[in-house]
Amino acid sequence: MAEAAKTEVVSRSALRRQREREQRYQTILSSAETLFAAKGYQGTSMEEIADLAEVSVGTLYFYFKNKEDLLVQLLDGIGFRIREVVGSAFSRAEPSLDGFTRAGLAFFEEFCLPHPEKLAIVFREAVGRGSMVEASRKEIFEKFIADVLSALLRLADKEGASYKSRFSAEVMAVSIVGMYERVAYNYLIWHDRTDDLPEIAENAVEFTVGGIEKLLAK
Amino acid sequence: MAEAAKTEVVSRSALRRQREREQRYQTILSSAETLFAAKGYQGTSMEEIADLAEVSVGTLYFYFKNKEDLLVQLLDGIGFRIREVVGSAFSRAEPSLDGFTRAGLAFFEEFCLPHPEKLAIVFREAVGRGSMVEASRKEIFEKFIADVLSALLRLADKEGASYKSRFSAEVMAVSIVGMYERVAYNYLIWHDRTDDLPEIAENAVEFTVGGIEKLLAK
Amino acid sequence: MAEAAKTEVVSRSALRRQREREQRYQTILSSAETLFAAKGYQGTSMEEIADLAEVSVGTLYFYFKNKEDLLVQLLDGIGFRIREVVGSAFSRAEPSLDGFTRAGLAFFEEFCLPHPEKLAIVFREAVGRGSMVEASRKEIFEKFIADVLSALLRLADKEGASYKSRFSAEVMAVSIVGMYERVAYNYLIWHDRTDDLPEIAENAVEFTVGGIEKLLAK
Amino acid sequence: MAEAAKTEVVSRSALRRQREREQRYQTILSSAETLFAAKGYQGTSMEEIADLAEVSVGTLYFYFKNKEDLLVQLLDGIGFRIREVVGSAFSRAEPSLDGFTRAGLAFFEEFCLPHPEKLAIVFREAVGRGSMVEASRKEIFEKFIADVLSALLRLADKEGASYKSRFSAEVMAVSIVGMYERVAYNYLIWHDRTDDLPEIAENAVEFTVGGIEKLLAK
DNA sequence: AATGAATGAGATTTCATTCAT
DNA sequence: TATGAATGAAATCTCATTCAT
Repeated sequence: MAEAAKTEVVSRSALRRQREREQRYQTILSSAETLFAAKGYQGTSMEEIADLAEVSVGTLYFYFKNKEDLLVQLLDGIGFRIREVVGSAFSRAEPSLDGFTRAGLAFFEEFCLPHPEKLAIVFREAVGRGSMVEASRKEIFEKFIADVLSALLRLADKEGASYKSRFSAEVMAVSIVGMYERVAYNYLIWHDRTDDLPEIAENAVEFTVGGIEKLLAK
Repeated sequence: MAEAAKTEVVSRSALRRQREREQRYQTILSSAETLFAAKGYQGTSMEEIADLAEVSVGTLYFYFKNKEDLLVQLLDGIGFRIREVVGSAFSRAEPSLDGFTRAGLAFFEEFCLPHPEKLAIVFREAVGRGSMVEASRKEIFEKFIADVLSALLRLADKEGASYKSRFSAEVMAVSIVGMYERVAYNYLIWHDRTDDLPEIAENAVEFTVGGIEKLLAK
Repeated sequence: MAEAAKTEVVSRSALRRQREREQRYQTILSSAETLFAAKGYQGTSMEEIADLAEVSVGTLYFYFKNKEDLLVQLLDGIGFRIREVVGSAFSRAEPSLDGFTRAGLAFFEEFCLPHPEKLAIVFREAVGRGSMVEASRKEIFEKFIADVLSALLRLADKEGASYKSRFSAEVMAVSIVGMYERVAYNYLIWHDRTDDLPEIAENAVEFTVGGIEKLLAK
Repeated sequence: MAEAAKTEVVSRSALRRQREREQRYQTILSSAETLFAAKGYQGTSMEEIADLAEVSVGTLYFYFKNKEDLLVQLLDGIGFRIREVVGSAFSRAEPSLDGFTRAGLAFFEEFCLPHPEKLAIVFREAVGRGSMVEASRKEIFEKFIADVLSALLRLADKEGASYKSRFSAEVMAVSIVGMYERVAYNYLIWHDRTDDLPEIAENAVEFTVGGIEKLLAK
């Protein structure tokens, strides 16, 4: 019984530690996100991140291998988020142009609009930072593209149609992702047209749909 | 007569100097381009650029204010090149969907295919490098977008049609540029699919045309 | 009890750290002083200072913002020292010409003679080095002058006399400081007349006294 | 006759060249003076001097061995000027305290007031710049001191008196120069009290006279 | 686990000086 | 004589990373 009690206590404090650890990890990541988006990856020093997260520099290196690793993990988190919000919208969407439309709008309204810093990280700060980061960034794009691609394939399947050329579907997926990326960057990072975004998104998505119809050989 | 001869000589040597200056400027720029594309902007030191250009480090600073300025000038040159090759294709194109197609193909085949390093500079190395660079990069995009936009407007004009919403044309221009950007990056930088590029380009362009038709309200 | 012991240990090591920090700070300052006096401010590189202080260059920048800051802090320390030795002699002196004499001699014998490097720093190395340094140097002079001035005023007060013109006292204070400065510089830096200094100082001080009497309108 | 004429011509153009050379030399010196006083010796680049003098950098090195030499020559010119204006006033003065007074006032009113830049050069910019410059600066002071000293000796001689100690005269000369230096620097460089200078000078000079009387053992 | 002082390699930049024309 | 492009040594400073406590 005494044993059990002790175990209980140990395990309770172990749990608390575990929780604190996870929390600290998140605090650091979110501090880094804020600073990277505001002052740039290069422009942010490890010390600044530590300060904002209210930990010491040494602690940063307990949770992350190095600065690049911090960015990679940040990126992975953002990639997860994109899929959660958008990718799933694509994959869950009933295979129809309507489903496509809804998924596209979700990207703009549910991801870009509430998270402009994440946008800045993936599309600006993580670009051109060495191989690890580029690999992680590439993976985000590839998964996004794969989600769109699979939606396109299911769409054709359901319509009993096929695409004009062997590359059509893939190229379309890549194109759609590129479109979304630049539209978001242009209207949220370069020009703050937050208010117009819904209408802008609609146009972008409809443009997409037009392209798909064009390459769908019934 | 002796005077004239002397003047002649002076002017001749002055001309040669002028020529050498221009040449050296270009040599430095092209060395920087090569290295930035291969090893990244940060990964390339001024000394390496000097070595490749076969000049001293000091000379670099005689021609360029600092490293950032070197990148900005490089970027400006590339921007000029894009407009020359592509922008003009858009603006010269007869205002028709066919003209659009040809201009789009020109981007892929006449700019991206022969200049993958320039692609890497604009779309990767120049991203997230401080305000001067970002401004220059933004300008390249804005001009590209403006060229596409004006082509879209002339097209509608000629067809006697208009676009569905007040933002349609602009959003389409931004979308098209984003599409082209990522398609090129994906198939030339991330995956070397040089051989497939013509077919890929055709699909991308046709997708574009479909989108335009969709938003063109006759 | 274990807790208390632990706290004890922590606090003890914290104290030691604090002490080491202060010590290192002083070591760096004194290394810089030695080198600046011997080889000049410009002639001394940060690396040389680091070597002499047996720390790394990075450590220099941990303790001082930059090279100028190092000089400024050095200067501040010297200024403090001058006041300690001399300024206080002036202000503590009974308000009499005799007190003046003793304070003047203290400057030469207790500050200049034992610290020729400090002399070289304030009167040679810190001259003409940008605004921060000049400001710090100016402050040293102003305080020195203020000390002399206040002594002069107290002297007149006690004697029930006043000075000939509204500027007399201030100009005398400035003059005295200038005299002392150049006499010290001339006989310790330019010509090593260490042995004659006591006699030299006496003459200088008596000259001062003559000047004061002259401007004192009883 | 033709020979003579030719010689004539040659010699005339040689004279003109000589004149132009001298003029250019002065232009460069005066440009350097302006810039050194305004931006500091270190803060001024050879290129800036060349620009202001409207010659090329190469030309600078035709007239001066190097940057230090430029400062040394500048200094020599200023030293010459000081003696011309002040030194001579001391040496020409009838050997009397009145002569002393007039010479002292001349320093402030005829040298310092009209040439604050020269003041800044000798007393600030030329301080702590390596051995050549220090030697030149030392020479200026030594000559100034020597002039004052000889006036002091003639004064005692005429009065049939002597100075209290073997060092008195020399120390007084050094003191006087130091006083004048700091008074000028304080009231013209640190605080602009141009308007009060005459009154300030009078006080300083009278202070001097008091000191001399004190050490003069009749 | 956490701390933060210390490290030191490395990069950019400056600028006095040279020299071919 | 004059020019000004080219040089390159030298110096400052940054900051990611380490490690003793």
